[in-house]
Amino acid sequence: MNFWLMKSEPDTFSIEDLKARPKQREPWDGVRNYQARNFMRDDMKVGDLVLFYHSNTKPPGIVGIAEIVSEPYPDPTAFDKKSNYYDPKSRKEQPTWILVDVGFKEGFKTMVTLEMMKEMPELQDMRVLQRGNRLSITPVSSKEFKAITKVGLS
DNA sequence: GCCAACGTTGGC
DNA sequence: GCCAACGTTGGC
Repeated sequence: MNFWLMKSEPDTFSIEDLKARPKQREPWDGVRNYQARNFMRDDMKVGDLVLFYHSNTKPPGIVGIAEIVSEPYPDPTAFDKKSNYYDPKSRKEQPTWILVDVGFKEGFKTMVTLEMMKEMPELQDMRVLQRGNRLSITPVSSKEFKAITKVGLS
């Protein structure tokens, strides 16, 4: 099993929004970065666990755990002219943008803020802590996942 | 609101 | 294929 960190701006889509969905699951649409797409398309498996990260908030940080609940499939918003994520270059016969569905798993009792993460020795190699990293989806090691959930769930 | 970092675009 | 210009992300 693999572990991931997925960022979302809570003004757009928060973990509370995910929890409030009827089936507590949601297509992770709108990713328009090739590296992030490749992670979803090539490396994610149903059952992988996800650290749900709120970005552009005060403070930013991880607020809970989600789960990959679908195989990869084409992102429908890329074909929707009315969507902010519309991409005229993506063809239905050969879709450029791929997503997976994400399901709610568990909210943290304690938010693990970016500031806290920077202080944790286990996390010093974590992608999201590296300078200038803007990728919205990054792999997480099981060691990192454990360290973060230990703090978040207590 | 600022701005560094990074990805993408497009002229040449 | 290079690279300047531009747009976006996201912490601060």
